[in-house]
Amino acid sequence: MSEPAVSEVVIDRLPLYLRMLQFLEKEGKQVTSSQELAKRLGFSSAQIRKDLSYFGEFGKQGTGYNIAFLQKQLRRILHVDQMWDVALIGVGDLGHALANYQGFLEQGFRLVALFDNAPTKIGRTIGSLTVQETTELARVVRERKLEMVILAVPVEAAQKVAEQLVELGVRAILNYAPITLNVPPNVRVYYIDPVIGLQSMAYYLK
Amino acid sequence: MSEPAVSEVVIDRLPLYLRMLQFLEKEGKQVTSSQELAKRLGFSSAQIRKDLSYFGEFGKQGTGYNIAFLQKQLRRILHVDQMWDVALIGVGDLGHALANYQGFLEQGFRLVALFDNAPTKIGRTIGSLTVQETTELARVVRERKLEMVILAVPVEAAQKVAEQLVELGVRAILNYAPITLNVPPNVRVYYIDPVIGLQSMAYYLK
DNA sequence: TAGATTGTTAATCGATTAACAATC
DNA sequence: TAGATTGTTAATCGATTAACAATC
Repeated sequence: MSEPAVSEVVIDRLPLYLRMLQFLEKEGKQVTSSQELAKRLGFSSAQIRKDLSYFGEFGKQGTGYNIAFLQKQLRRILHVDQMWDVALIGVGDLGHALANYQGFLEQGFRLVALFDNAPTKIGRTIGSLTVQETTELARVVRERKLEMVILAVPVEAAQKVAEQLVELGVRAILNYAPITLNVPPNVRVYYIDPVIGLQSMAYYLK
Repeated sequence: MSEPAVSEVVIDRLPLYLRMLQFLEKEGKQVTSSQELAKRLGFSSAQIRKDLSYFGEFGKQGTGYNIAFLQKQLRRILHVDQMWDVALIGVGDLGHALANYQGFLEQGFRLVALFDNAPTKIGRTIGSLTVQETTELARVVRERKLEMVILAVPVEAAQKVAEQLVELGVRAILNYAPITLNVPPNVRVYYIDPVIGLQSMAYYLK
């Protein structure tokens, strides 16, 4: 019962649907519709129905979607109905903030190891985790079979570390360093760069 | 001499081109080609030439693009050939990291004001800036005519603050809160949410 | 000149939307 | 039943790419 091949733009919207469902649930709603989701998310209702239809029939004509049920389905589809262990590499200001962020755990991701190569940081504790030397990285990734890593190292180090991660079999990198990483196509990279965002918005100003 | 209407997907790639040009320049290169950029960025060379062609003719047949010149053109197109003043709202761990980030200034964005409503944070200094009460927000945004804001407040507060910003005439919001903001279409929002990234990558694992 | 690479056109490919039968 | 909303099809819209004349 494997899922069909669905385009990346569709997959990228599913987490937004999931997040909105959680939001509506907190508002006390039990049922929603493609129209409501569309209005709240700024999409068209047809797009939402079509996106969902790639994976099954989750609604009822006339009434819409049961929020709890659709959440469950989306979690299953996205593989976040399980807990993913994640390593965080680079514990500067940003890494520190990420290490303290509670939102990961609630959404299916557990930070299980922190790494940095600065002697002043190694051994320090953030939350329940102790910062380890990057020389320990290979051992930990292998032992814990980590497949996802958050990269928050300085830009000069990012490509090198990424190569090491690829070597170790890591398959998904959440990259905060402002650089396009060169990795094989079977390794996914999601880029987070505030400057890119500000620059593309600046185009529309003036 | 106003620019033509160009699709958003094109605009979103321009900052990546700019960043890669800076990178190549640091490597000591003076000239590049659509092929080289394509290979490094993972796009097709045709796409890069087409994207640039919406704005002018910046290359030379046979030789390619002068890196310094193309950078200059891209900065002009994106309106980052000037310095944009930006306010940062919310100085928790993440806001603190952003306030200390040097990358903004290098790329055309200057943080000029920090806001938070927690009494323990107000008055504290980060870099050269002092954290102000959010009651000061309206005055500062108006006085300095701020059009761009970075939002790093807790998710519960984000929509309310966004509405205030819209009211004040802010036209671009870099939003770190994990929520789809409801703002008028003339206000741009760029979303940064690590969980969304991890969830969409998780789909491809297993 | 020979080789390389641009800018652009036309074709292809893919994503979005309008519309509606099915049905709750 | 009447009203509402789904799931899906076909049409539309838009983005990407292949190919090549122009030309450095």
